[in-house]
Amino acid sequence: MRTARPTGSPPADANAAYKSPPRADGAPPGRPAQGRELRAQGRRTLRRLLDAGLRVFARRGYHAARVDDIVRAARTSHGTFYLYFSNKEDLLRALAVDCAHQLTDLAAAVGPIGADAAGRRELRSFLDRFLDTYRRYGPVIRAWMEDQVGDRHVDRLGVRAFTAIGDRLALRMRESSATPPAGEAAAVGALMAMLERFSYGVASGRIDADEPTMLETLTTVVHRGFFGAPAPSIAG
Amino acid sequence: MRTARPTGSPPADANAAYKSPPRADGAPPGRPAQGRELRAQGRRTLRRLLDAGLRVFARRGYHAARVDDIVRAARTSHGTFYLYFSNKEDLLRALAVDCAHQLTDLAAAVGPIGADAAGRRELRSFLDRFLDTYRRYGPVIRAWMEDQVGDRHVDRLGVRAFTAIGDRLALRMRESSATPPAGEAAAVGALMAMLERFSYGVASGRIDADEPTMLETLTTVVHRGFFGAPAPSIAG
Amino acid sequence: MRTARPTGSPPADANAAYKSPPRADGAPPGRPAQGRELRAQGRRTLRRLLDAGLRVFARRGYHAARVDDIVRAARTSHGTFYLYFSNKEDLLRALAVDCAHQLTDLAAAVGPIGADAAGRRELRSFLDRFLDTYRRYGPVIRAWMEDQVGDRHVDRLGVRAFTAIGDRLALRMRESSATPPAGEAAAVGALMAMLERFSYGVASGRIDADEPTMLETLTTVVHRGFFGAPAPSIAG
Amino acid sequence: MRTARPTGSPPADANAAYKSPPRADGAPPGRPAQGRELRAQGRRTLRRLLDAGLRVFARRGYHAARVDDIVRAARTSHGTFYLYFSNKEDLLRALAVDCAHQLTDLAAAVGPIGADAAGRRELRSFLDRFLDTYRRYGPVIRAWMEDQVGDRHVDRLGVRAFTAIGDRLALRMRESSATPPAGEAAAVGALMAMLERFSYGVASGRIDADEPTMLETLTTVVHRGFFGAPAPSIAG
DNA sequence: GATGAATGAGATTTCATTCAT
DNA sequence: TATGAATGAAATCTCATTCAT
Repeated sequence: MRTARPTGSPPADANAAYKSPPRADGAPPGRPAQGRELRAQGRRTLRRLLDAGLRVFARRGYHAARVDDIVRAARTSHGTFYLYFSNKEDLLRALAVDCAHQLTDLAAAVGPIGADAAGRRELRSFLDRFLDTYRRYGPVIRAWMEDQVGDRHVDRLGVRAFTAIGDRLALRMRESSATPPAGEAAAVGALMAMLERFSYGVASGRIDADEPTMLETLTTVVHRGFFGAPAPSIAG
Repeated sequence: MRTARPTGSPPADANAAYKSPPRADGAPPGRPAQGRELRAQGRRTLRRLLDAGLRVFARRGYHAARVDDIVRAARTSHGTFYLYFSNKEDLLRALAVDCAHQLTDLAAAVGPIGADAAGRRELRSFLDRFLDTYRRYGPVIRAWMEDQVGDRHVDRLGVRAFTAIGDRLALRMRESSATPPAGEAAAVGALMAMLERFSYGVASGRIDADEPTMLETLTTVVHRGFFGAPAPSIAG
Repeated sequence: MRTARPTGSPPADANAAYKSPPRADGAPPGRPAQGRELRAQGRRTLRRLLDAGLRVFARRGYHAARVDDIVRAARTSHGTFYLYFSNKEDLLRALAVDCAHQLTDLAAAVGPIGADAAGRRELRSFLDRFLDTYRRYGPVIRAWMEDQVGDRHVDRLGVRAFTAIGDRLALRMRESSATPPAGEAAAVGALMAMLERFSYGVASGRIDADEPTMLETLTTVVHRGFFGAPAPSIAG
Repeated sequence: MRTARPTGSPPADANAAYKSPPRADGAPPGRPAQGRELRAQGRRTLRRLLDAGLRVFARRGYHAARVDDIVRAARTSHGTFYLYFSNKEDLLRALAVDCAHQLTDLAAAVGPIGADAAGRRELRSFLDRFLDTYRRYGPVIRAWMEDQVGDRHVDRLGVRAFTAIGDRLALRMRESSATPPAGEAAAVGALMAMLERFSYGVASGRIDADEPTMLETLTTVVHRGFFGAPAPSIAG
């Protein structure tokens, strides 16, 4: 159940937090891999390449990853790569589409997050799933967040996915009445920033704590910071 | 009179005749600003290059930045660049040293952050200064956080600087008793993650909100999430 | 209920949050012919490059030779060169391996060189073969002798090959009892010096005499100087 | 006392052994340093540069030596270097002139070298002085012998100096009647080759033996090989 | 479908030489 | 005289992409 919003600032602006940075270019899109009907072998190769891409992007970052690395990781050849993708960015695009789906689904599934224990559970579940998604698609999300994407189309996918999540969280925050509406965009920005980079820290091994503790802590902090959960008793 | 020697194994130093000559190479090519005492003109050029580096890194990101871009931005020549730095990484190192200083100083200046209004002021002041530092040294901090740094030395500078801040904030959090000690590492990680990425969002224009609102919101969120500031009354 | 902790020294792993991520880089760029299984075409190109290298090194000398020259001589592209060798030195290394083999074989084949006519024949045959080897691998031998090699591994190959020949000749000299043992190292040094530089002179066209005369003369001089062959009768 | 030459082959060809290799270029000569009258300070700087050149050329070889190395070794600046020499080759030229003088003087001083003890003494004395000259001017001689000189003028200086010595030694060999006239050019070539490279070996530390032994051995070998000194008695 | 080989545009780096003070 | 600073031509090296089999 959603309570009426006290003030009237337009929620349409909430996603301003995830807009792409001012850019000025325009890369041409790719060519192959589109209309091709793949047989079993082809599908296997495609999968190998996608997985390899994810692994190599994770290790080196999208920009620094060389097609050669990917091809080697997939145990195939340069020629084959360009049979499936028109270029490196095209591979990123394919991964980005998957990732965007996941994130959009995730967004849609976020239920109300009240200041109480039930809200906490909902939040925790969301964070857990976000972390899982990051563990797989981290490199793509990083590419979006670190602004490594040249292609407009790919970039837009990211903006849209993050807007979906951001809008949803904004809605939940609004319901919890914890943040003044004026700061909504900033709050959403801060929350998404923490989510993304914290996940990166965890996925990359920079932040190492045992999984449950880490998740508990994150949940607590977010719950208190953004959703009005009460601070520990002063005696605490 | 010489007696004939049996044709046995060759004397150990017969081959002394063909040993490689003793090398005495000296410094390998690439001798940057270190030993050189700079005069006014040199200092000016050095500064131009450092500033240009910061600007170009900010615009393109460290990895994608070309020495050529930097040189053009500094209105000097390729040759000149290599007179002051042995390569792009060396320039980053120079900037990193400065940045590390700033951050370390910043860390030292963080006073106690209680859950009350005084604590909030202290926190806000810290965040404000952090944002300022980020506005200048963002590219360096990004390079650290996005793990774009190959050089061990530079990397370590970053780790140290962030450890300094993180430790200090951990101390302040402990004083405020808001987070359970078990989750301290994770909490610090989350806080730093948010700080860095939020600052990036602001500095890059991804997050746009007017400065005061943005700062207020960030302060509120952090104060509540990490330092035990009370949630707004349910009446909101 | 949590008791307040005194604000003491920070726990040892608070900074665990900021450690650099574990790197797993793999092979640095520059992966030449080693691991690659070459097919017919590849082997042909490799051969073309090796031959071109030998030719260009011969013409210009190792140090002054440009990769560009070699590539042009092999009628291929820059990129292709670096597909087979990681740099000029790597090409030299490949040639050096071949050359070292030749020289070692040559060394092993040197039979006893007495002061008599049979010894002279043996010596002449050795010199002839050495000259032949020099005609092909001269540039490599020069690079060794003129100390143009930076790479330790390549250098060692040369030292070893020359030691092999030097030791063998030392043995033959000892058998002939023509030189006092104390001077053996110096004698071997002198002989190798003459061999190498004379061959260079011949191969480069600096010394021009018809082949048989030249070989006869060299044989005579070495036979008398190092292996006890009698001087011409005073009537000469 | 010189005996009449038995056969009639033209001595004019003897120097064919030291001709420059077939070349096809034409470098422009230098500019400054010619007409300048130097005061005490200038003379000192000039000397420092010449000495530094010799040292650096010795360490790195002429080709690989950078003006920067020389300038640093001379504790002066780039600007100053070009005040005294029009370019690197010009410095080599200056050194070459000195060296050529030394060698020409040395050549003129070579007395008759018979097969007897007196001849041996003369030979030894010559070799000793040659080695001394090499110790100082080795880099220049190397540059000549290793064909590193681009400038025609400098090259010619070397050819002339070596021809002087070669011709003189040819004359002494002819007197000793040890080598058949047909092989004279080759013999001279071989002798000069050995001299030069052996000296390089000694000066560079490749050949290390104590000075007297080394000199004795070299003398013996040359005396026997080129000047008809008798081999050791067969009983030897 | 798949592959090894080849390419060349573009980035980095070096260094002899010139310039301004 | 002397110098630090600057330059740019030339060399090295990388890597996404295309080609031929």
